[in-house]
Amino acid sequence: VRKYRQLNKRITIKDIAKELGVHHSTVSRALRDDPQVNPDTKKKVLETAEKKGYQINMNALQLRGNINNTIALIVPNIRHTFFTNIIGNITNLANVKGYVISIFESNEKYELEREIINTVIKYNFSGVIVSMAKNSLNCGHFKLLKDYGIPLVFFDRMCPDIQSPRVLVNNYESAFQAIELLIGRGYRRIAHVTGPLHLNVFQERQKGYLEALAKHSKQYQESHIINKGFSVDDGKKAMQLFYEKSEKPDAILSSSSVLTIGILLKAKEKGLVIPKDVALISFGSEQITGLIEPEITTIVQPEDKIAEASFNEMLKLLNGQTTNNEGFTRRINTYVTMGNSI
Amino acid sequence: VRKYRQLNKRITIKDIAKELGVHHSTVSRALRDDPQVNPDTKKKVLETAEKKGYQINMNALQLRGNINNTIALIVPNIRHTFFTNIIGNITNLANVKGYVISIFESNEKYELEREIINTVIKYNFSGVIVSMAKNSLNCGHFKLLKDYGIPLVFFDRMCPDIQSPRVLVNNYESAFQAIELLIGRGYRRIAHVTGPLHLNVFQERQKGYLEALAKHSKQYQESHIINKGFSVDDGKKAMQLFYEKSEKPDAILSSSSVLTIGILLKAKEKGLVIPKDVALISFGSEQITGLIEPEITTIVQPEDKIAEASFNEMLKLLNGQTTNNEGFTRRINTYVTMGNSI
DNA sequence: CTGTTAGCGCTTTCAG
DNA sequence: CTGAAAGCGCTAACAG
Repeated sequence: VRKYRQLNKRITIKDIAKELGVHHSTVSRALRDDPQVNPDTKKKVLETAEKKGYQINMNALQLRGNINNTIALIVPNIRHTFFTNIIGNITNLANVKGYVISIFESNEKYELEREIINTVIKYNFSGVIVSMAKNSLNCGHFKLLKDYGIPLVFFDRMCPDIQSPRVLVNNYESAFQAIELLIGRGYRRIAHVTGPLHLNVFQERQKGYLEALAKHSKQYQESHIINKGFSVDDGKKAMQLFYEKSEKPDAILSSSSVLTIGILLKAKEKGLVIPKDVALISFGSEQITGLIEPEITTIVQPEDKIAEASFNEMLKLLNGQTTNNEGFTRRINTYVTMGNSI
Repeated sequence: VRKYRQLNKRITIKDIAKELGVHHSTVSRALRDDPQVNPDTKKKVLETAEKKGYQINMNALQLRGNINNTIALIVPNIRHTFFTNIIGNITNLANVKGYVISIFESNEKYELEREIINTVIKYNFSGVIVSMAKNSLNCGHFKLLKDYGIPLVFFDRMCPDIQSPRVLVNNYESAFQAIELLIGRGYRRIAHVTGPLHLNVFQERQKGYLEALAKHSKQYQESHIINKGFSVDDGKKAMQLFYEKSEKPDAILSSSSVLTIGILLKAKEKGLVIPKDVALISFGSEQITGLIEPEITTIVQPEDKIAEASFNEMLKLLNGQTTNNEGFTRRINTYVTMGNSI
């Protein structure tokens, strides 16, 4: 473990105490506006603190057992628009309430996620908001968090065997309704491009897809389930595969906005016109309308609401209004922005 | 100051010591792989620590004066693609090297930025990477950081009176060359939409714009300088204003990608065809080519390189390879991606 | 109203 | 090789 570079000495309550000829406990009291302190003393202490640029040392506080205001936010992929927006929204909410957010990226890896959890414990973070890594089939590291009594909230992707608040979108209904929307518009051969089914988001969407097809007695059923990452290239490949089959889809539901980009690029490459040759509806974020061609009909996951709900659940845990042992789920509704892609 | 919710007791070296019947200082040594410790003892300690899920308490370490691995990253606006990408890149680099990044948003406000600096000091962050808020004309809070000996690196937007490493793009040359590019293509009335000139980025770009015009003896010179935020609406307004003048521009340089969106939307609203009616070149990020219509010719600020350079400068400061008193500037070169907007 | 004391968890002398 | 003791900055209980 390295030592400090030579820091200019930190100003402590003892420095202030010495300057004023009082005891440092008096300074401590004055700074915390203890009513017992003589107003004159208090005034002098505050002035001196201000003059010297005193800042309390949170490490000392924390060591004594006072809680801090730091929350760890763990996301699988920091570049993904969805997570970027979540980060932005949560950071804002937190900063306003005086909380400090640290961002960690698991890179979809179990090992990294476990390491991050260890770091979180080492640094005494007050709480953890997490969207689980794709490769985290084992959830033991989250149990460790609970051993240390650190509040935990899942959003979007959750671990089914951990009892903690979960903020999820209504994946099943959203997919179901999207398929019905396509069927209503006359599409008959609807395909689904999606991620691995061990993740709740994709499982629920796939279920919605299948059950909507079943309800309307549709025979055609073609899911391309991507297990290893969800890259633009994976979207391209899925599209390629669909078009190598004898029966080609006339509409596609994409469960990831990154995959959608691949689908669009491959469609362009193949000279397919959307929605004439193939329709497309995609899970994703609100777009800047009017600039992207074609405008994609999007099942919007409202990141602001997800962020707010997640942060609020965390606040409740931190304030002891709920306990960490409640495994309830809050569902955030999606909405559809109509483009010209279906 | 609130107290802990009832935490499950944290495992400490004393717990391990008690279980093994040794002194906690021995445990401490064993955990740090001190060669003086008896291999048997060491083995037992490590096993017990593992079994109990021991994690070191960084607060205790920090209180003793050991440095931690936390870096604060302060950005003016977390939703801006540029900053989002910087955040992503720096977080990645940091996580790999075992550093923890906390994100703060100043919301372009001086007061908030000052508050953040105070928080950074309170929490003993090891370093600060910052892009300055628009409203921070006063730089006293950054001086406070130096009083506390906390390493500071500026990127993109810097405070001229603070001597710290700065990572900036070659704004002047980029703007200059963009204008020459437009002139080379035959454009004669080139306008500039930009932000407040007290920020180095916009000042340098405006200088490049003006000097390129002067070099080629162009009379037309129309800058719309936006002082209060750089919203989509501001971009629209700028466009509106240009088109209310008698002499309308035939090309525009936009110094912000957000403004560019406004410009595009207003152009669409007015039925202006790009680049036939007006050409457009914009500072911004790498786009997903092939999907946005028209594809904007973009002066790309390579966020990955900026992030890497900033983080590396921070590492150097943390490792004492440079001192915080060197106010040198590292310039990162932009490059142009050709679209069909000029 | 203020000072004294102890202790949070850890490392680091200094003694054995 | 290991234990004892001190101390990082702060607060809280206790004693004046």
